[in-house]
Amino acid sequence: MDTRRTHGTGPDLASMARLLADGTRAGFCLALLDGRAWTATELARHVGVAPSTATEHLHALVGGNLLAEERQGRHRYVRLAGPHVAELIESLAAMAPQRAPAPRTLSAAGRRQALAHARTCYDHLAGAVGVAITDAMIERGLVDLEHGLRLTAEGTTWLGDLGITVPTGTRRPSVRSCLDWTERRPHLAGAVGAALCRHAFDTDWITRIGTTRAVAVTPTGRQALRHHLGLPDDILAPK
Amino acid sequence: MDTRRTHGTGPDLASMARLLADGTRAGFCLALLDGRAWTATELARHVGVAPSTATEHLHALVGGNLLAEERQGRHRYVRLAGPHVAELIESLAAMAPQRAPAPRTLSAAGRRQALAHARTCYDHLAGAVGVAITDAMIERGLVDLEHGLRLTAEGTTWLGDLGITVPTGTRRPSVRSCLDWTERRPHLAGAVGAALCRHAFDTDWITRIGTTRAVAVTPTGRQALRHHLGLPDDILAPK
DNA sequence: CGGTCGCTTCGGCGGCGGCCGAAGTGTCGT
DNA sequence: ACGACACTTCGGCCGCCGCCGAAGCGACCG
Repeated sequence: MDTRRTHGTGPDLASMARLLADGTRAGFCLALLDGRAWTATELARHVGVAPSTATEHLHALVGGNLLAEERQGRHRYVRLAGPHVAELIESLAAMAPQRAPAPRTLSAAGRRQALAHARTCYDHLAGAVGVAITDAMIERGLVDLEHGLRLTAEGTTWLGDLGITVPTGTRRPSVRSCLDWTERRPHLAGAVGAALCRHAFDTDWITRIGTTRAVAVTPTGRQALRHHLGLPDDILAPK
Repeated sequence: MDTRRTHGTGPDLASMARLLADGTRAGFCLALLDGRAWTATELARHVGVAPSTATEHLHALVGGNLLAEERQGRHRYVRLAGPHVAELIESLAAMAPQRAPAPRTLSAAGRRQALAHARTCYDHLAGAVGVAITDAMIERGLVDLEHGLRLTAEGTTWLGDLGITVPTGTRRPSVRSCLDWTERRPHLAGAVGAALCRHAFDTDWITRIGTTRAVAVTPTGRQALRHHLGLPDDILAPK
């Protein structure tokens, strides 16, 4: 190997970046941003490569500790190795140029619109709805961004009223700002963002649209979000 | 271009990652992490490529908005395009494997040791000293990490006593955690981290060692850090 | 006003790496 | 036990991209 040029010391930045520098591997990671585990062939079909090609890419990604794998019978499930990977991909995506939209078909345009409206971003909510929730929480003093985003005392009790206890003492920051790549505005992530999203699924405020990252706000959810955060219905309606 | 495979929508993650996926470009970025502006030939010499090669790489990095350039006479100065780029590179470096240390020469080993001890990381302090300062600030209640890292009221007045006013209302988080790649532990970054580092240079607590990222704590600095943060001398001594 | 220096452009070379298809291994159903 | 299926390995092809040296351009210096 050419060790002459890669002089001396420091982290091997390039080898890590190279893992994301391929369209196919990047497509895998973007898909896995939904926080769920995918099988190898699902990913292969999703980006349109042969299964053998997918295997090689997954080897690289798992070997680089970007993905975690779990074998079940004849299936190989992979998911992002952790929140830190999701955050890395998000910050990379936030400063990447948007790709040519080119939604040729009607269904593709609709799919894109559904994603822009409300979707999961790893383990929390994003899209217009995610941003609106965050804005409302700031406006009501549940979080503030005076010195970086943080949860206020009011926010803690507000979450408690919903039955969400704030995890404390963990290494993961309880609240973190995540830059949305459709809205280009920050929204609530971190442990609290994840807990809130989980709660929204559990209490049927939102449901997944098919098997995609897109979610829909249910009538129950509309009422709850109006009641708890004063969100107007027109933001929550899917069109 | 092959637009068949790069289906549809979303950010072009791969094109952004590709900018950092080359050893030479990564070397440029790691060098620029010192926060200063370098000329094209300085960078070329630093990583050991021909000037013409450096030109091409710089074109790519500037075009991708990772670097900002400034022309002065026959010189082309480049620097990181902003804190967000530094943060991206840091988070990438934090999860990248350490490269084979292989410090063949004595001077290389010494250089590495100096970097591990105290250095600038874009615009704030890192290394053992940077981590120690952060730890002491946490211990003294100047910052807390209850719900993410944040500055306390005591911290604000402490900074005020040093003559540092906390920038407020800016988009940049005033305090942020940055993961050190030698210590593998978080240390103080963000606007406050930058202001503190600047203050340390201005009041001669620290000085640069030659033209590298490494810094040395002066006798003045040792006394000040003992007085203000209770840091013991043995942490601050360079060996 | 010539010489030097920093940077740029261009052509050509070489290697790395992503792609596939064919063949092999293990697991699950029937 | 047998086929179907998910995944893996291997060989070979091809295109991209990073590298350099030669030559050109503009800025600075005597």
